[in-house]
Amino acid sequence: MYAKVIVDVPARPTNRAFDYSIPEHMRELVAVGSRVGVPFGPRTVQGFVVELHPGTQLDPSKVKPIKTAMDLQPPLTEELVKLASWISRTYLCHEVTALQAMIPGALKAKYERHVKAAEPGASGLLPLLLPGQEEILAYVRRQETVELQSLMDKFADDAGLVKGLLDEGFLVEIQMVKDRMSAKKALTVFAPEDPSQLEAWLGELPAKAAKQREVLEHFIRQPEPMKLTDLLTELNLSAGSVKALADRGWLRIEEVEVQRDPYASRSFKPTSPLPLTPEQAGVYERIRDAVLSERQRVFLLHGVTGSGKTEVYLQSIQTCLDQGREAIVLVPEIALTPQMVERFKGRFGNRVAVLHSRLSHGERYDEWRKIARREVSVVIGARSAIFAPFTKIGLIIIDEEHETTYKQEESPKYHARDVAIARAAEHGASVILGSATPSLESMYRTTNEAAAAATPERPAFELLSMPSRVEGRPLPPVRIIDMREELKNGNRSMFSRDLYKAIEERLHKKEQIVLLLNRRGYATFVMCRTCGYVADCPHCDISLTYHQSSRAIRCHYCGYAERELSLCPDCGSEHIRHFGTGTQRVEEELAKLFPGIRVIRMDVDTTTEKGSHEKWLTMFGNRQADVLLGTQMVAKGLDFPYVTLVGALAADSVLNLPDFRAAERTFQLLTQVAGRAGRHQLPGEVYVQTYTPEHYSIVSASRHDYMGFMRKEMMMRRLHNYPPFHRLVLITLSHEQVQLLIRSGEVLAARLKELAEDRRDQGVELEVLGPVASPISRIKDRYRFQCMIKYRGDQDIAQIVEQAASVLEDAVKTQKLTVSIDVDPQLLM
DNA sequence: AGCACGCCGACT
DNA sequence: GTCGGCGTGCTC
Ligand SMILES: [Zn+2]
Ligand SMILES: [Zn+2]
Repeated sequence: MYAKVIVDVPARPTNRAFDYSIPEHMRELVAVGSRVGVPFGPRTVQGFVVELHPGTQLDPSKVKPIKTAMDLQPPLTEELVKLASWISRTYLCHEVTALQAMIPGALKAKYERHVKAAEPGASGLLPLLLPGQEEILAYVRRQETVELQSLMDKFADDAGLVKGLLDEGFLVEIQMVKDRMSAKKALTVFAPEDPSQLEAWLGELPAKAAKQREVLEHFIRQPEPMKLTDLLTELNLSAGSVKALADRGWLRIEEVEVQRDPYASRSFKPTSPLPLTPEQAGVYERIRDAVLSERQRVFLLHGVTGSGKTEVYLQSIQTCLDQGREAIVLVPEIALTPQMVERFKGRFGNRVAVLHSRLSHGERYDEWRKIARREVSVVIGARSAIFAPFTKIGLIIIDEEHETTYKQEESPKYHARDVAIARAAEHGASVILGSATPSLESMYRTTNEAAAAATPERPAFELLSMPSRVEGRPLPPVRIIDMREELKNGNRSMFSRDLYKAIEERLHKKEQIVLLLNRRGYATFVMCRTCGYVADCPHCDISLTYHQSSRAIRCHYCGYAERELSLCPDCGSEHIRHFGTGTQRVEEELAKLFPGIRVIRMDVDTTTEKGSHEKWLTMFGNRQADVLLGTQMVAKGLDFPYVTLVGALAADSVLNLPDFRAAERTFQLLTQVAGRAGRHQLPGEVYVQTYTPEHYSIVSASRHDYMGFMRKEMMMRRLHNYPPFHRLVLITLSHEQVQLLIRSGEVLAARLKELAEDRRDQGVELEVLGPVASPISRIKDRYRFQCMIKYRGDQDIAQIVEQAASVLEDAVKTQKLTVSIDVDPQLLM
C-alpha cells in the first residue's frame, strides 16, 4: 500500500503530494487525513495523507516508507482533505497551509532533533577525539538522549565539536516529529464497584487512621471516581492517606485522560423553543424545508436588530438535529460572549461544543475532540470553526455575515462564507447568512443577474426578510448633527450642544448612555507642538503609537519601541504631546464636562486582559456606570434595558479612508450601534455627529433604511467596477530594495496582461492596476508594492494569477522577494 | 523551506 | 594546497 502525502514544507516546489509506502504494521493507522512523519531528503517532516493507492507510478525502490503514524484516528475527514485542496486552488496558498488551518493548534507539528551516543566501536575506529569532545560525549552518555539545540547551547563555545561528533558518527541523531498535545492526564481515584465492601473495610481500619476513614466514607457517599487533586482539596488531606488505601488494594489510583470543559462550572438554564411570530415562522419553514431536502441551499436572512433571528437559528438547528445531522454556527469572535453561548447550551445542552480563540491550546483541543468523536452535534465558534470535522452537516449558520472577521488575513486567506458554501455542497446542507446589514457581495447574489450567472461553485442565494422587531418597539429615532455648524458657532469640543444636553438629561434620569468612537482618525500618536514633528517608526511607514500603560511609544507592525519622548528630537522643544487613544480623550472630556460621571471605557487598551471585555459589559449591565464608551466593540453585544441614548461621536471617520467599502462600513457600524438604544420599555434616541451629514450612508442609517442604502451603494459599485460586480485579487510584493520591487511588479503586471491576452478567446478579461506603493509602503524595513486585478466574477482566474506569479519565483528564491496573494481582499493594505 | 553538493577567493 | 563562501537543485 502507498500513501500520497502532502509534506509540511510550505514552498512552491514541494506543493504537491509525495508517495510513501506504508509499512505492514502501520496499515491500520494510516488513513486519508492522518498525520505521518516521513523522511524528506535528509530530514524528517510531518505530512498529511491525502490519498491511498495499491501501487505507485514511481520506481518502487525510490519510494521510502512512512516513519511514524501520528494519530490513532485521522484528525481530518476525507471531505476536509478535499476541501483543503479546493482552498489551495481557490485562494492560491500551499495545500499544507490549508490542511494546517483545519487542525487545532495543539496538533501543529513540532520538530525536535535529539542525539544519543553511538554504541562504542560502532564506527569501527579508534576514537580520535579532539580535546573537549570526550567531555561532550560523556555528557550525552549520561543523559542518554539530549535535544540537539540544548546540547549546542550548553557547549555553545564548541558548537563545531558537536558538529564533528555528529559527522563522524560518535553521536547519532534521532529526529522526532511531535505535536504540542500530550493528552492531559490526571491521577484519578477509583472505589471498588461494590460499596458494601467499603463499609466492611471501614471496620478494619486502625482507630487512629482518621484521615483514611474520611476517604472511605467519602467514597461510600459518592462512589464515582474522583480526581486525586480534587479529593485532596475537598477533604483537606495529604496524598499519603489515599496512597495508603491504594497500597492496601482498597482503592485504585490510575492516570486518566482528562477533558477540560471550560463551561463545566457554569450551569445553563434549559430553555424550550419560543413561539414564533408569523414572520419568524415563515422564514423558519423555508429553512426547515431546505434542511429536510438535504440539498445545498444558501439563504441570506436579512433581519433588523431585534427581529428574533437567534430563535429562528435555534429552531432550524433543532430540525437539523432531529434529522440526525449536525450544525455549525459561526459568530464573530467579539460576539461570542458567555450570553451567546448560553443561548445555545440552554437549548441543546451538552450537545454543543464551543471554539474560540480565548480558550487555551488544551481547552480548544478538548472541544475539538468532542466534535471529532461525535460527542456533540452543534459547534459554535469563530471563523475557524467552519472546519469542524463533522461528517453529516445539515446546517451552517453564519451570523452577522457582513463582518470582515470572516476573512482570514493570513494564509490561507479564506472567507468562511465561501468555505461554508463549499462544505454545504458536499454535505447537502443549507447555509443561513444572517445580518441586519447584509454585505453587498451577498446581497448581489440574491439578484436575478447573479442567479443567471450562478454555477455549482457559486450558487445563487435566496433572500429571506424579517423587517419587524419581535417586541414591536420601533427602531429609535436618529438625529444627525452637523458638526460644521457647531464649529461655526464656536463649539470646538467633541460634543455638540445637543448631545451634551441629551447626556445631561440621561444622567439626571439615571438612564444609561453608549458612546461610540471609531478608532480610525483618532489613532494614538506623538507630536511636537512647536514644530509639528511626529514620531515615526524607523523601520515602517507608519507613526508610532503611544501606550499609556508602559509609557512607551511603539510600532504596531514591527514591535519597535522607545521610551516616551520628553524633548523633540527635531527642535528640542519640551512641548511634546502624547495623544492617547481617542476614547481616552473623550473620557477626559466627559469627566471635565460632567463631574462625577461614571464611564467604562472599552478599547484595545482596556480589553487585552482575558475576560475583561465581559467584565466591563457585566458592570455596565449592572448599572455600575453611566456611560459605556468605546470603539466598534460597544456596537455589539448585550441588550441593556436602561440604555436610552446612543451617540456616535465621529460617524464619518471611516468614510475618509481610501477604501471602496468605506460607505458600507459606516452604514453597518451606525446601524449596529443604533440598535443598542431603546430595546426594552424605555424609548431610545440616537445622535450621530458628522462633518458630512449629507452622505448617503449616514442619511440612510439615520432612517434605518438598508434597502435605500444598498441600492445607492450598488450603483456606485457598478459605476466603478468594484465588487460585487467585479472581483479583486490583490498581489503584494515586498523587498528591501525599491528598485527590485518596482521591476518585479512591472514584470508581474506585464505577465498578467500577456496571459490574459492569450486567453482572450476563452472569455478572459481582466484589468491590472499597478504596480503602485501599498498604503503602508514599508514594514520592517521592507518596501511594499501591490498590483490589483479586477475581473468579472464569472471567470476563474486563479490559474492565470498562479502562473503569472511564477515568473517571480527566481527572485523569491534568490533575492528573498516575498509575494502575497489575496483573493477577494477585505482590506486593501 | 532546508539541506547537500559543488565550484571559486583568501588563508595556513 | 585547504577552508568556507553561497549559487543550484532536489526532496517520494
Ligand atoms: Zn519639535
Ligand atoms: Zn515598525
